[in-house]
Amino acid sequence: MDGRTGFEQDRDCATSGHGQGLKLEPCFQNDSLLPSPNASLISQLLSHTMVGRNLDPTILFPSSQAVALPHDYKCGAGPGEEAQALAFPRTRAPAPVACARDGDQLSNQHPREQLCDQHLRAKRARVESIIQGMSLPPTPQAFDTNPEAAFRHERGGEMPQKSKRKPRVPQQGMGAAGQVAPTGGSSPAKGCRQLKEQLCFIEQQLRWLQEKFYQVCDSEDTAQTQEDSEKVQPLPGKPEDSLNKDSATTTSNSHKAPCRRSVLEVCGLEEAEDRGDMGGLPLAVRVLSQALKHELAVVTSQVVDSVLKTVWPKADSHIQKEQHSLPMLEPDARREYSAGGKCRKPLAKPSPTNAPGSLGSPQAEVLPAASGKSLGAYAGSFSSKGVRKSTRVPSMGYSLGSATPVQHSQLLSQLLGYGQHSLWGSDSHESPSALERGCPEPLNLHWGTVKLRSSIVRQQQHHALPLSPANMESPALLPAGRDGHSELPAAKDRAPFALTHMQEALTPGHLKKAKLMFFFTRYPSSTLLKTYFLDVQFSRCITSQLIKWFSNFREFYYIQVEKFARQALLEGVVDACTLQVSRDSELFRALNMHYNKGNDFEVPGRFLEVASLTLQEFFSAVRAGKDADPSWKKPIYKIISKLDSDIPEGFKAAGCSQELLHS
DNA sequence: GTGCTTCCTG
DNA sequence: CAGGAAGCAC
Repeated sequence: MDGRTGFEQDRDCATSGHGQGLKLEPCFQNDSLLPSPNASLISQLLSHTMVGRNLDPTILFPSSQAVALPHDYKCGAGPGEEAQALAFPRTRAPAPVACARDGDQLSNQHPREQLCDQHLRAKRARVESIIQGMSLPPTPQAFDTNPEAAFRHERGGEMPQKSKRKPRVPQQGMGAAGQVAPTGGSSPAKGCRQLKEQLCFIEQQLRWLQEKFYQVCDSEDTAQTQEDSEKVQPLPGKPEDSLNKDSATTTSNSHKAPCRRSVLEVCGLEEAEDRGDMGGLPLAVRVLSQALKHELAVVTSQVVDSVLKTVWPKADSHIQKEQHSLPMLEPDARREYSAGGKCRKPLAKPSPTNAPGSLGSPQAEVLPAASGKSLGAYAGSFSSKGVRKSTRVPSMGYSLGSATPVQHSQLLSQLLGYGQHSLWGSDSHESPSALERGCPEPLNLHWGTVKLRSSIVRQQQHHALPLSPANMESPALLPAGRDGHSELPAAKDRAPFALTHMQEALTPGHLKKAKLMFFFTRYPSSTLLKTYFLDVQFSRCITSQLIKWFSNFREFYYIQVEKFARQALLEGVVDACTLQVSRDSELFRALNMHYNKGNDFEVPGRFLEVASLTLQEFFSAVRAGKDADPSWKKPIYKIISKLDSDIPEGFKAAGCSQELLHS
């Protein structure tokens, strides 16, 4: 796993109670040194087998965890106690018993058989605990036992800190949670990698179980000798030491190699048993081994399924189809998605796989965007911000809750086709005028494919004449947007462009208008925006989107200016004042291409001045080495924020957005 | 708490 | 360009 994922997960876990911190999933407050509860279960099981055995519990743990223990580790009190508490938190309580140097007293106080029976019962209980733990769904912490994750977490300071923000308080708890958590960025490849890692981890656990099981067997055989001699085994620093080196001195070493091999195959206890290796074990142990084998096999299968389900929803849906189980999405979930979509502007481009022609399965038709972003992401996002409105029907056809699946498909086909041929895509090579001259073939093809739309739609399509951007932008394009009343199309007939009524969603025209406004103002207030987008029904969502647009504009702007400032520095420019942005300069062309793609708007000279000043400020700051400061841009931002100028009144005109698309 | 902003990511 | 996280100011 890359470090970034872990870091991001850590960050998620470390909110300072602000905003989304409330929705945090389990964020263990115990520190990063602690293995997960699952690891503790294993440790409990394994450490319990050590009662009275005088064996070092460290051998029960993968090397990376055992590293946390000092080499002079001593059971109970002593310098190693702290390390022990950290490495084996869940065994802290039983540790005094398990590690007691005078544990032999137990053997002395009780008959051997009774002690053995207690051990077996305890082991059974622990194995059940393991199985329960492994049966849990692959929640983040469920696989946090990954030794590498634990170790990586210990080295939190080495995590790449790409963030330029203030150093955060070291995050703790989640560890490698991101390895399994169904993050939005999950891809099949990533999911497969996670699955592979988890299988490796399971295999490792099996290996450990096997090792310890046979160690117990060996101990059973040799317990008498060990107890008689009362010799303390040397405490190895690593489990491998105890297993590979120390075992060479034990009496049972000769049996281990074949047994391990068999266990790695299928928990190999049965095979070992058949060979008589376990002949000396009590019946309970054999029963335990059988139960363990069975449960581990089942759990492994469950884990595979659950992981696939988590990281590969499509695969899961196929599995579920095959199994005739419940549909992937509950109706409520669908409504959630639909309502959430309200706040999404109709500019979003569909992923290629969501093209109308590729909508194969019913699920895909109903939820075309689900493949791009998980449903959970939508639901969580919108519900957490409280902007979800289930009753209001948005204008741009995103309210699909009341439509039939066929209607969903039709409306989405419209939206998808609309988005695909949006003029404002960054990779679009078509100028508005090119679109205006005639109907681009793709558009015609698209509209031709949408044949099953309602009569309302057909009527509107009929009146939506040249498929010009203005028509595309008009709410008339998406008739079902309102509430499907029959008088609506008639109204549209009279006023095809519907300039007079408020739109509930931002359109490409609004986006272009905002971009042009950026030439005048870089930091518009929400109040100002409301006065210049009079044809928009403002809501918190709309406002946020507009503000976000300008934030994105600024981001691009500053990145470009900084790039050219650094370039000028490299080119040997000495005097910052010589840096002037003209209409011929590369910087201007880059900016103009972004905000005024069709070059159909004359950029105000004031913007050139602002850009020049910005360039000079960046140049001076970089030259002075201020960019070493994480917040070195803030002073520049402050300067530029004061250079906003008035926006021409023409931008307030109703229909301005539409007209801009014609220009 | 909310709004606005930057930073980061996809 | 959108979404989210986080910081900051009110």
